[in-house]
Amino acid sequence: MSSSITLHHVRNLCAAATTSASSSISISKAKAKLRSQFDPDKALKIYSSLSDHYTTSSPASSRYAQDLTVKRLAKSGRFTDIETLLESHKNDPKITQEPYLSSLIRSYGVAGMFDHALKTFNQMDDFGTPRSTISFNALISACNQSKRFDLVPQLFDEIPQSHGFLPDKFSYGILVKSYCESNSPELAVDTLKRMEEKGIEITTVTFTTIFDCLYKNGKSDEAETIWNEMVMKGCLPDVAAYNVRIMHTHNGDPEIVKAMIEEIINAGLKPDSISYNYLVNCYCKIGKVDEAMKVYARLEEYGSNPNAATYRTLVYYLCRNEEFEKGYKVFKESVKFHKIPDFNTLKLLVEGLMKKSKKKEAKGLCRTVRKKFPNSFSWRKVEEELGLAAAPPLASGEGETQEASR
DNA sequence: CTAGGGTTAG
Repeated sequence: MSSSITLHHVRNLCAAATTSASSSISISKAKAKLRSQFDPDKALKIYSSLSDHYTTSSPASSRYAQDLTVKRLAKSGRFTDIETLLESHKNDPKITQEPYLSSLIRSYGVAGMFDHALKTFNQMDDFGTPRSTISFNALISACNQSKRFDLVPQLFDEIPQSHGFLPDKFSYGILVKSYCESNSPELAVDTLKRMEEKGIEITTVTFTTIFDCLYKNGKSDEAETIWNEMVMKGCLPDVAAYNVRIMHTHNGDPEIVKAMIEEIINAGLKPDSISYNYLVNCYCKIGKVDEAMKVYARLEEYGSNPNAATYRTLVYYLCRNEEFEKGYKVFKESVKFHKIPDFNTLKLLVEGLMKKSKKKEAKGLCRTVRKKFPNSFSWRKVEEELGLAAAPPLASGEGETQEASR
């Protein structure tokens, strides 16, 4: 392995971030850990322990792990660390492979660091990396991610022409998205005509981008026109397309959501957790938490899984209903699947449990939550106010050691 | 080997 300065820096960064030596772990394990790890230092540690497997594991997985790590770092404003991490990858021999380099461009986009994305794109000549739509699409996608929507049409006109390749259906999809994001649905619709003229396939994804944008801009009739156009062209809606339609048309009525879920099933597709969450949400909001719980109980039978939002919604409304024991049961399930609700919902639950003298349950909850917010003084305060502060007060790094050992 | 849908309470 190369021992360049930048790699060395990354290693130091990782070492400083951890209390124990990092060990190699599998990519699927790393992904699961990264999803639930909101501490950027720990995310970096997990990611670095997996870098050794970068070559042997699937590129899609490592890209996902890289994006998650970068997202965590970006959220904490650690842009220098992102730069160190991503720049170190430029010493990899794979940098001459366009997909590998493109993943760096994409990651800079995820971090909102468009200037670095562009710099990386321009460095391709130095690295001797061949150019095609792959890196171009990564670049304009990074543009969208960094909210530089105006730049996309400009780059779209300049880059393919000057480098001698043609934009593909993905490039056009990203262009359409940029128009939608700058609230110019009419320019997005115009692009469809342009695509037809050039014989570029208009996919379900592109249609979905547009009618979502039309709905968001209050143009429901036009959105439905685009939906019909999509179907007429034999371009079949998928679950994501249906979910967009559910989102903009349910109007708080669970019966509408149910009907559309039926429609998805009748179309031979399987509704996903997003589809069912609309149903759970609608029931909760009109005060029918028991109906929401019935949907939750049958999710497995439907071939779907609850996600973090499902748990949060259910626990929140069960608490509002003063059904704290049921809330605790749902909370336990959320723990089992590493999808525990947010701070405020947990606070509501633990306070309710104490109000109902369910001290054992309250303590159990605290044990778990301390692991999620190991150094949170606000959670400690919640525990203290309820007389549940079992652990000794946080001394020099003690909380973190405890957390890491579990 | 890329682009689209939600993060839902107050």
